[in-house]
Amino acid sequence: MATRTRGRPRSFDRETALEQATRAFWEHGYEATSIADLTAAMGIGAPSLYAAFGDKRTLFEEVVAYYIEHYGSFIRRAMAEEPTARSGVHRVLREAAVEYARADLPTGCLVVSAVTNYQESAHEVAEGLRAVRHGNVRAVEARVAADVAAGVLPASVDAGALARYTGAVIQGMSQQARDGASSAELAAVAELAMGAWPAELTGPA
Amino acid sequence: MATRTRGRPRSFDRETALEQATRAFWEHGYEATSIADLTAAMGIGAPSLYAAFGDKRTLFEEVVAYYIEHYGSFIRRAMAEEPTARSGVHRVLREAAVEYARADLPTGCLVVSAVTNYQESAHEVAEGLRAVRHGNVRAVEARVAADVAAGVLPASVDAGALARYTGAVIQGMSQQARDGASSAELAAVAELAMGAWPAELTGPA
DNA sequence: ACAATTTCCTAGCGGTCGTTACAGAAAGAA
DNA sequence: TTCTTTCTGTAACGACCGCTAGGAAATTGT
Repeated sequence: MATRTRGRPRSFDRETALEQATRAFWEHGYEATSIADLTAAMGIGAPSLYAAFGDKRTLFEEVVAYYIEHYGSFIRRAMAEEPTARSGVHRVLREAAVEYARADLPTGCLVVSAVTNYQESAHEVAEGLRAVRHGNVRAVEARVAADVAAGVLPASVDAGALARYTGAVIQGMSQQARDGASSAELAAVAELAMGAWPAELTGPA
Repeated sequence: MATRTRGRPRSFDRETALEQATRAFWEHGYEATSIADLTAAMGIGAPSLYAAFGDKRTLFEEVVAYYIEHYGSFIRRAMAEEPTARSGVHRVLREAAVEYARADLPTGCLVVSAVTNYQESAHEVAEGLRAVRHGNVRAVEARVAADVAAGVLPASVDAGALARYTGAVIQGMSQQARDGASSAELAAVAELAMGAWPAELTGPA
């Protein structure tokens, strides 16, 4: 590995540049972040950007993957490590309250807010993020349905509605963060939101 | 009134044009709606638009007022007509489920979604909408605090947190609507969301 | 040293942005 | 009619958009 290639070596670290691009898109969204904004944030010229990342849309898709991997991983981890849908979602909301209002990073969630308004040319980019959000809701729905089937949650629970409610709360927390809400305020929202969740059946001892 | 003025009469109805502009901004947001989009939607030329409404930002501010008056009035009405904070918010959420997913209008709420991402030049426009959202949350907070003071809601209720939670749910419902959720799906979210609200104290009858 | 290869910088492409100057058209006032 | 006033359509302004051609610079292979 790391075989030296021929030709002039790249003068910047690709992953560092990707990280800077992620923060730019995260803060201002897809359309409002221009190539000039990106080259300034990444510290490289436009031709270098296009050579290393392709066009703006391709770069953004890579940014989304990078964001999910590096900044959205707490969701996957919480759902994987917690035993039930309820405890998993509870932890996701608690951690989102912290992550969405960190002082050293852009606020809110890139997947939620980066492509809310767009022109026709960005339609497919918007659909991509929509698909990610939809997939997250469906994943929660599957976890809820599994708990219902296992008798952990009452049979009266509507898994789809509960999952969509959870998605709406996360999107709302993201926008509250972008509107300036603190981590403490978001944590209070998260705890309140869990009040809508049905209690788990402790089982027949 | 209706005194005929001198000069060539306007060839379009100002309020109709404002309605069309409202729908354009509602659907695509502030930045993604170009003057060309507006003139096409309004059926007038650019100079007529500028003469009748001022620049893009001024037009948008008038659109926001028009939207609140004509499409956001259900919120004010519900809070004014319902006796308690809880019943008022419950009705707002129920009606929002219908209003945010109407087939004959753009989905979601203009105040929530029209200026989520923006460039520096639109900073003040974004602040304007933020102020509207903040004012709505504060209004709910005041209603909750009043009910706590009147003994309708338990003293343990955090009025600020409950109001912010309600705002987050509305913003989440708006974005769910923009992601394609139906009125029925939003109504289910609304009912679930009310599960987080404390029950009212029926009083020592 | 010299060729081959890859990246970097400058400069500019065509297109769209918000906005406006200008001249012609349509009304009331004299 | 003629003047004044206001609106309308054409056409264009400078600025920025995403993107790229072309040549200089920096490295490896021979």
